[in-house]
Amino acid sequence: MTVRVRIAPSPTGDPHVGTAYIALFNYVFARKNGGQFILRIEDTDRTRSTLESEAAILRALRWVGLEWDEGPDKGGPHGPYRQSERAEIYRQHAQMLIDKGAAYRCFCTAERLAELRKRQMAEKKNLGYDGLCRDLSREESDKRAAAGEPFVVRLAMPREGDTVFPDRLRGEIKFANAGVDDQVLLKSDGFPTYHLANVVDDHLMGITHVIRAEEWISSTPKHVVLYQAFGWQAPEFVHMPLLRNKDKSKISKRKNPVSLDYYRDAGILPEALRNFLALMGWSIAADREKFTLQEMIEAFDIDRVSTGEPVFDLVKLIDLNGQYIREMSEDELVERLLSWRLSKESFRKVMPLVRERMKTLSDFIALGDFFFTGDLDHKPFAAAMVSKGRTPSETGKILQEYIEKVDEPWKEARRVPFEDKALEEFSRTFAEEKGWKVKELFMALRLAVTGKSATPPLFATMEVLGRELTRKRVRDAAETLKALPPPKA
RNA sequence: GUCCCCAUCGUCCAGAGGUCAGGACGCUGGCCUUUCAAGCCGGUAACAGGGGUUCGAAUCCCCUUGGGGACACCA
Repeated sequence: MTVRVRIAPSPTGDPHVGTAYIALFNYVFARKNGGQFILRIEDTDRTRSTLESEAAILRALRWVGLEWDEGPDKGGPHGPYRQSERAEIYRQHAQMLIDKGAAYRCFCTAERLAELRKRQMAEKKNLGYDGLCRDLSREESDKRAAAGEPFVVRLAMPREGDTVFPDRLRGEIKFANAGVDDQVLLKSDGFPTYHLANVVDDHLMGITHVIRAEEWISSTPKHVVLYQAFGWQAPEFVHMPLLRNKDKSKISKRKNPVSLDYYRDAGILPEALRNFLALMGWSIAADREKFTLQEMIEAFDIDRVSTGEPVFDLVKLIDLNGQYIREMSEDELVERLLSWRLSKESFRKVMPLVRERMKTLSDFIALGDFFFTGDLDHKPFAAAMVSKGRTPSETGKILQEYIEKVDEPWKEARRVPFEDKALEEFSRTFAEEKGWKVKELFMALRLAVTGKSATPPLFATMEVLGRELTRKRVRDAAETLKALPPPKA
């Protein structure tokens, strides 16, 4: 049987470094074994999935150099590769499960479930569905469904016994069935949840090895029970360790730049990022850490992946990146710089912003240097970000809140578009809501983003700089401010 | 809280019963150098604790502790 693996991102946000991490190991495993690497888009959450996000993920995965053999944009023998286009398949499979008695319709309202949950919390009981609709007769269930009453389909999890499955890296993992919830498989909008879609697709697409993050271990028994109910052979499971923040918690936007676009914009080379990601759980040799993708494929052994809890450390990534830069040819470096941000297109974007302030051509660089740098060191001018009457810590707090809000749903349930006018409108409203003078907030922001107090118009600048670099700079500024001693009274 | 996973320098990774516990980043001392990097040489620093098993445990087993993840009509 030929090895087939997949990466199955959900297009609900920025292309995540964790996606690249898991994709890398899947890719290498496939190549090592002469198998296929499939890209499948898990967009069954219709309220959060967007095409923009999907496109960004595809672009970013290609940027790190992990090309897939089958996927939504290039097709393949097992398509479609976008789950939203496979809704009918899942519906049929849910029906099969109902017919086999392995799943049942649940007519409980959101209100009842909320109340149930509240009661369980109050009584400190285990959370989970109480199985009310599980005992409905088939006749009644059919009748209510036919009458148009909304329902979901739930997995009828066995109530006794254990579900045991082998994990390639961890050995046998055992769960008592009694502790596993009757998971929703098909939502009331007719779309499947991850659990159903993932099992059905992995089977239909001939996936032999599921290499995914550790966070999925606790829902694996549900998947195993589904494979059994369908009478299918389950794939082999390989749960990779989770990337961590410095404090060992699961890597997150709040504590780490998590978007692949950040790394690209900050000047990290894709081969260095790949290499670094590979180091998170695998090594080519005891005394060696720099290697190419090809070398990794040749030497890779999935059983030698470590199960520790790797902390994603920017400092080491940057060092590795420097090694790559120093070792490439001069011509190659020039090409890289040109295709990075020293391009005609990016000069074209920056130029209108600095042109009015230019008196000589050489002013271009002096006036716009911050468009071409990565992170900023805010310490030297941190005090300047603090307006009269404000404290460093409250300035830090407002900046942090600001940059977090920029990423949250705003108008039309979308986050603030990273575009001049939208940013300005949002920012003015934000300042007003927080009781800050526009001037106070904008100057703090200006210094945070550019490191200067005299710059081109702020929001146009942010637009050109881009969301990722801007977010990191504002966040770093906030950190610096918070670490500042309070002003003497 | 319940269930599950994990545990070697501050961080990443070596170590597959017998090693002075190794490499890298960081930090640090020195050399080189007009400076800063880079480079080179050196230093710092770890087997969480307790029980077993064994002639012998970082390596195997158990317990404790610690950390993490999951407990949605999100993935």
